[in-house]
Parts: sequence; C-alpha cells; structure tokens
Amino acid sequence: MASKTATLMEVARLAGVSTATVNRVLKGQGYISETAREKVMAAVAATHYQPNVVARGLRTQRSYTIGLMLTAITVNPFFVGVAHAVEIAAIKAGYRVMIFNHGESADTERRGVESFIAQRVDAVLFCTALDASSIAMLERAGIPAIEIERSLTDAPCVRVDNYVGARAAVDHLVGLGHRSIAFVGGDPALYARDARRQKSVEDDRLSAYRDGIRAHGIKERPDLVRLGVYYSVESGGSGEEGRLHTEALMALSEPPTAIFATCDILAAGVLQALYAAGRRVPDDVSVVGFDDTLATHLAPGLTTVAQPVEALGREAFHSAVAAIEGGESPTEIVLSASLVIRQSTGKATR
Amino acid sequence: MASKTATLMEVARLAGVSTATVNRVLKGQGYISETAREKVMAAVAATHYQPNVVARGLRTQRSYTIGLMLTAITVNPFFVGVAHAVEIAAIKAGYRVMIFNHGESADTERRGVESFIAQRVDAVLFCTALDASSIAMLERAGIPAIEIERSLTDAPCVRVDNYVGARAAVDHLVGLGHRSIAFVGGDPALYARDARRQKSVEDDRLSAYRDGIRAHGIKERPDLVRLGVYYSVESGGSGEEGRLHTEALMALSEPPTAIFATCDILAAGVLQALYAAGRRVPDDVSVVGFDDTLATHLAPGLTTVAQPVEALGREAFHSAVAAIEGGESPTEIVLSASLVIRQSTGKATR
DNA sequence: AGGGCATGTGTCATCGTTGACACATCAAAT
DNA sequence: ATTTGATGTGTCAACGATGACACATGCCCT
Repeated sequence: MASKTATLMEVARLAGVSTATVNRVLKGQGYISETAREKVMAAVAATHYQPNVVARGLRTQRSYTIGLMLTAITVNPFFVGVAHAVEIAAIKAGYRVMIFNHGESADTERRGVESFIAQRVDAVLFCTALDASSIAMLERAGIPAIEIERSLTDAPCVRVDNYVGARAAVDHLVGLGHRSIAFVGGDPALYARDARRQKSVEDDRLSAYRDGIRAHGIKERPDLVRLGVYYSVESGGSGEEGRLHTEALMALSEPPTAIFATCDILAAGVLQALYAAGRRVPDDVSVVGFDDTLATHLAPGLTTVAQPVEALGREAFHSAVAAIEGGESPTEIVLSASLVIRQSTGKATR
Repeated sequence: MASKTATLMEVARLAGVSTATVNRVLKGQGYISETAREKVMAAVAATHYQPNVVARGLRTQRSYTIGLMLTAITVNPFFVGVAHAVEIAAIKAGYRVMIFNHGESADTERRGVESFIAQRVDAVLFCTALDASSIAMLERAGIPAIEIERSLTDAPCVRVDNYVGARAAVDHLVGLGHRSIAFVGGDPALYARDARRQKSVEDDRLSAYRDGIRAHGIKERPDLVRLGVYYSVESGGSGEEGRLHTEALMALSEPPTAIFATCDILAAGVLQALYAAGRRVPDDVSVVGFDDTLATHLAPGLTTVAQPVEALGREAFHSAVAAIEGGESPTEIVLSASLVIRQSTGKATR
C-alpha cells in the first residue's frame, strides 16, 4: 500500500520526545540520554524514517547536490567517464550529482543552469562549458562553478596537459621508426578556445605533433595534416570524418605509415577505413588515438593517450567542495595524460 | 561578486505588490492587472529571480525530479542511451533526472534508493533493478517505481522483445546460407531472471537462437553454444570473454561460419579475436551483435540487433508520469528490437 | 548554602513558495 | 438602491528540518 514517509514530528511523537531530541539523536550532536536515544532509534526503525532533504535544504541553504553540465553524454564516452568519476567522488562525500547535457546549444546550457539555480545546487561543474554567460549567471546567484577541460572564464579549471600527452604519442611513433606520420584531428579554429590561454585542446595536440616531428628532424608534410570537425552532436560521433580523412591519406602517392588521431572515435573511423582497404594494423599502418575510451573494444586494441578521467572528475569535485566551503581553491589544476600501448602500433616497415 | 538569488518576497517588495500577486503572475493563473504584471516582470528581470524549487517542493509535495537507477553507466553504452532518452523525455515534460549507479551491489542500490526517498523524487526508474527489497522501500514511501528491461517485481515494466530481435539475427544469418552458427552469450542462469516470466534476457535470446536454427532444419551443435558472464562491473566490459570464446570456436575441427554475440561488447571481442587470427569479416566469418551500441565504431561496421533505447526511455518515463498522476499505467510495455544490417555479415562461402 | 558547570530536553522562529481565504473595487443587472 | 459577479490584491498558515534559546535537573566545589 502506497503510504507516505514519516516526518521528524511523527517519529518524535512515537518516541515520546520532541523533534529537537530526535534531531540530536540523528545528527549525533549535543547531549542525549541513552534511554532517549533508544526510544528514538526504535521509532526511526518502526517508521522507516528518511529525512526530507528538501526541507533540510530549505532551512540550511545547502542542498548537498552539485550540478554537472556535460556537452552530450551519448556523443563521447569520455563524458561518461568524467560523469562517473564525479559521481563516485560526490557520493563518497555525501553529495548527489545532477547531470544535464547541453548538446552544444548555448540556449540549452542556459536552461540547464537556470534549472541548477532553481534547485539551489551547491556548485556546478562544466565539461565542457559553451557560453561564458551561463557561468556568469551562476556567479550572480552565488553558486561556484568549476570548469573541466576548457577554461572559458576565470572560474577554477581542471584540465589535462594535452601537449605532453600528444607529444608522447608522436615520440612513440617516431621511436618505432615512422617518418611519415599523419595527424587527423578536429579544427583548432572551430573547436572552442581556452579563454585564458587562447588555445584550444586541438591547438595543443597539433603543436605537440609539429614540435614532435620537428624535434626528430622530420619535415612536416602539409598533406599529412587533416583537420575538420570530428564529432558533433548531430553526427553522434560516427567516426565518419576519420574514415574520410584516412581514405584521402591512403590515396596519396606517398601515404603515411602511421596515423595519429586526436580522439578514439576518430581513430575508430581510421581503423574502419584501413580495414575496408585491406591494410593490416600495425603491419601496414600504425594508429594512435586519444582519450582511451573505445580503445579496448577496437580491433586491434588501440594504442592511445589515456585521459585521467577518474582524476579529472575527482579533482573537479574537490575544487567544487573547496569553493563551496569558502576555502581558496587553485585556479588551475593540470593533470597528465599518458600513453597506453596496445596492438595498433608497431615498427615502421617502410 | 557572489550574491544570493532573490526570493519571491524581494521581488514582491521591489514591484510594490504582495507575494501572492508575484506568484500569480509567474504561474499565469488568476486575475492580474496589466500594470501589476508589468511591475512584477520588471522586478523579476531586475533581480534575475529564479524560483526556489526546493521550497516549492516542500510546499507542493512534488519535486518534479525522477530518479534513474542504473546498473553502471560506464559498463555498457546501452545504459547511456537509456539515460539520455529518459532525460530528453523528462526535460520536455519539465522534470529533472537524478542518476544513480548501483554497480551490481544490492547495498549500493539500497543506499541510492534511500537517497531518492530522502530527496522525495516523484518516481524511480530502474534499469536494471537488482534487489526487489529496494523497490519495496519505494512502495512503502509511496513513490512509484518503473522497471526497464527486467521485471523483478510487479511494478510496471518496459522491456524489449529479445526473442524476436534475436530471431531476426539468426534468420538473417541462415538466409545468407550459414549452417554453422555459433552463439556467444552470457550465462542464462547467472544473469538475473525476470520474476514474472521466469526468464532472463539471455534465456530469450538463446531460445530464439535454438528455435531459429531448428526452424531451418539445422541441427544444434552444443560445441557452438558458448555461455559465460560476458560483462561485469569489475571487468569494465572489456570483451575479453568474446575473444576467449572466439578463439575456442575457431580452434574447433569444424569452426562456425557465423557468430551471433548477444551484446556489442562481446561482439567487439569476437571481432578482435578474428582480426588477430587473420580472418576477414564477413568473408571468412560473419558476425552479428546485439544492442547497437559500439556497432558503428567497429571494423567492419557491425550488423546488430538495435535496442530501441530511445523508446525504452521515453515509455518508461511516461509510465512514471502516469503512475505519479495516479492514472493507471500498463503493467507491461513490450517494444521490438530490429536488425540493423551493416558490413559484418555476408553470404556463407562454406 | 549557593554558584558554576555538565547534562538533558522542549519551544519556536525560520527558510521560500503556495494556495485557500478574505476582502476589496467596480460594472451590470435587478 | 441593492445584489450579483467579475476582477484584482493582500494575509497567512502550512510544508519538514534546524538550531538558537530557554529551562530544567543533578553534581561538585568553594
């Protein structure tokens, strides 16, 4: 039979004490006699009492809920990893997480932020933020914001060192003897820039590629650098771009012996195109991805730059708690990405 | 400067009216003069007023939040799809979604349900429920529960017709001339059974496989049926089982010409093993998956049985709303899964 | 004996929104 | 001139938990 959850008052009545006493027992603070504690515990058990966090939040002005604004959880498993990491850290600390996907629509993002404000979440994490004005709304409402991956405003930001990660990938390929290494990535101009550093995630990865090959005395071939919007909410991250770029690359008179794709979804498209063309990986062509999302599922297992999603989520959450509790939190936390070597890379044969 | 969000009272004061008038303007109900409306709207804009849904929820006993209990969002993209579908439907109807992953721990599931009760969510959707007692807790608290995929209790359930979906996969393979078709799936005994029908998802898929080949006059070969726990939270859904099963299958004196894996993650492992063994798909072996999650990313594009995740989430949400609003909702909604043919299946050559 | 302190418990205003209720005013109808 | 109804607005008690405050004891110390 559908009933209602008991209130503090009902528990108090059943235990024969006041609500204050019940509250003290439950909070474990103040002085309580053993008999009172027992009566209260019995009443709590009998009524299956669950505190009403809505009422508590109204009174204490703390919801113990944080908002997590994501680009689109269905588009890239990277977001799933971050969401899960945030959830783990949050639950451990007694917080709840509310997820909202803006789907690359600034309007939707704004509505999500309004919803977060209406709920009086204690803080909002963005991964990744689209519009600085949404963060400004939170600022006005007195709700701290934390950015993950991209720093659009001067809110604290937790990000990954994409340059070092991408450089490790290039160094790995060069170390295997590759001299013709293609770069398949998103458009650094289209992909939103970091407001503070004036660089996008793609800028960093492309710079690392350029510096990497140059450092090993390899001359950059413009025909091996393929840029484009590599995933979007509409395409659902199909890797189509990766396929097209690879077909073009392999049709060159001097095709690359290795391909560095800046996202596992793109790399999956690369592998598909190579498979369709009958090329073996890594025997004919080596492939490296970025993110470590699909990597274990692909054939062959993809060598990729692993993003520390777990740490990303955890650090972002901890920064949020620091901001909530008024302590000073670092403006920027930079984590490192590391190369995971699997079966898609091997010695250059040409 | 971090300030606080304005309250109704502050808006009312600024507009020179009572809170009731502001409320009426915002709700658009009752009689309001044009002048009052204008003053209120101006005050709302000036203060960036956002209603406090916490306070509203306390008063109205409705949170407009629904809980979504998932197995583990990181383990299978299927859950991501369901979560997204639920979110879309919920937001459209003015609801928020709170996600919680139990990670196949009944204890964690119980804590999640307690958290949902504490928050006074309006309903909880399970995908998939682990322990009937968690649902019983909700029942006691007067919160409706809806189950997705698995029917553990007599709560309304929205599920997919796995039998028909799997049967389509088998019929497709037989139609291509395959006579030696392997079945790679989870353990029907270990994988939790539906309380009402006494069958697990795997039971249905296996039955469809058996009926399917028998219907075409093919004798079942026990050595082609490989069962085991194919993913778990710990393994992170690595597809390892799929690889191992495939290696064993291809080592048979009479290896199959087609493999039907009951999950895309498993199928990815199958493709990896075939790739490592130098077999071409579909030239040497055809492969069919289930779920349509990783399918587009794999090489070659995987023919798979697509789960109607979007409809699953939408229908579950609508059932929840029906339950919240007291209307009678159907006890069971069965949706159909359909085969999506890509590049991993082709004519049998043996 | 009386002050001081530890221990134990109850009362009540408060958080922000809602909606029932009361009370206006004014035009039209009797 | 009064009634009726439409229109417009304000007051206030909920919702449930919290914690400041007040008020009890009983014990120890001077």
